[in-house]
Amino acid sequence: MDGKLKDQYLQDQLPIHRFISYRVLRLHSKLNAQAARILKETCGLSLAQWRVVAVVATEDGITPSKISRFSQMDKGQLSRCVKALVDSGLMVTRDDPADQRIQHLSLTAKGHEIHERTLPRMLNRQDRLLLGLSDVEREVIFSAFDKLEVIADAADDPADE
Amino acid sequence: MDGKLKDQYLQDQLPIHRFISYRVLRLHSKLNAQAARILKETCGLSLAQWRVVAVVATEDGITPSKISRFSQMDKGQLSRCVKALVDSGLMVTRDDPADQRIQHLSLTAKGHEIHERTLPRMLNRQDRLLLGLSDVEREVIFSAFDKLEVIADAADDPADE
DNA sequence: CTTTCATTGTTGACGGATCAACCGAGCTTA
DNA sequence: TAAGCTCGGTTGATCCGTCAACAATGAAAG
Repeated sequence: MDGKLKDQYLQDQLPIHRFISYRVLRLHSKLNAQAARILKETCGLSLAQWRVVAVVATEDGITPSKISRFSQMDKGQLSRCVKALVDSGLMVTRDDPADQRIQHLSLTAKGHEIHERTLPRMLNRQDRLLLGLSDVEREVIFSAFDKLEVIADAADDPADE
Repeated sequence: MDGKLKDQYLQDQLPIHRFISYRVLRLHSKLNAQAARILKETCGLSLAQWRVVAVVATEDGITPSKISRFSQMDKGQLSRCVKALVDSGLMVTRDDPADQRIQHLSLTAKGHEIHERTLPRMLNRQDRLLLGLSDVEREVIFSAFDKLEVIADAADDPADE
């Protein structure tokens, strides 16, 4: 008789609730919102900007194209991230002596400071997420992600069998 | 010595690769792109529009607010989806006799036709995703999603301990 | 040397998601 | 009935991610 409760049953029974891509979408938007909340409080960076900072912090001198290649971030998005980070004084670009197309990225002192201040909170969050899972879930989830990514990248077979 | 290969090692070793939210982001964008590809070929709907069609097909007469409540879709996004679907003749709205705020949604004949044409391809895709996983992975992944969603919704503890 | 092609990074355009302000309708309480 | 509240839905602003076009540079092939 309760409307809200009935909606809950509905949620569990609707076929959509077992759709992987729907569940991934929901999880993604929640994780995203949580990370954005933390970053806003801590350093004011967007999630994409934070990822660039984190990568450059562990691989000093890396180039945007390498970041784009292994992290599958969009070139354009990356370019804008770098621009914003340089403008706010967290990052500097250094030209390559041998190839004028290439930029090498490094954090400034301010960039390192912000990275070191922010990383613990992000690791803490990561730990909370992982500790919330059982051992099996923690083991399995990454391999499942790998497999799903491969399938999602594969061509969609046009025939229905 | 090979640049591409070295990038691959880099990908696996960087800490970011084990970050859950990063992996969910990547998986999400791939699943999204795949679904958008299929929908574009099949019926020209956006993913959000397709979800609304799928829900209304199984729950005729459902209202936007109910959809929003259980699927956690944004009210505004839903309103625009419904408008687009009505404009293209796939859906009709029916007023509630007792409460003039409420709209009940139903598919038109054309809407049902498109739903029945599209659903098999989407289910096929879903099957391919699930069959790519091992039994354990398939069992575990949904419970892991549930737990992660709860943690992501929880307040972020401000203290670093 | 010159032509052609691949790579690096920048930019503009577009669609999608999110947030907040808002309106109209119903309910509640005095 | 009037005041204040909640609820359903619409709209606009803004941000983010994606895609395509482009300029500049370098490498390869003739």
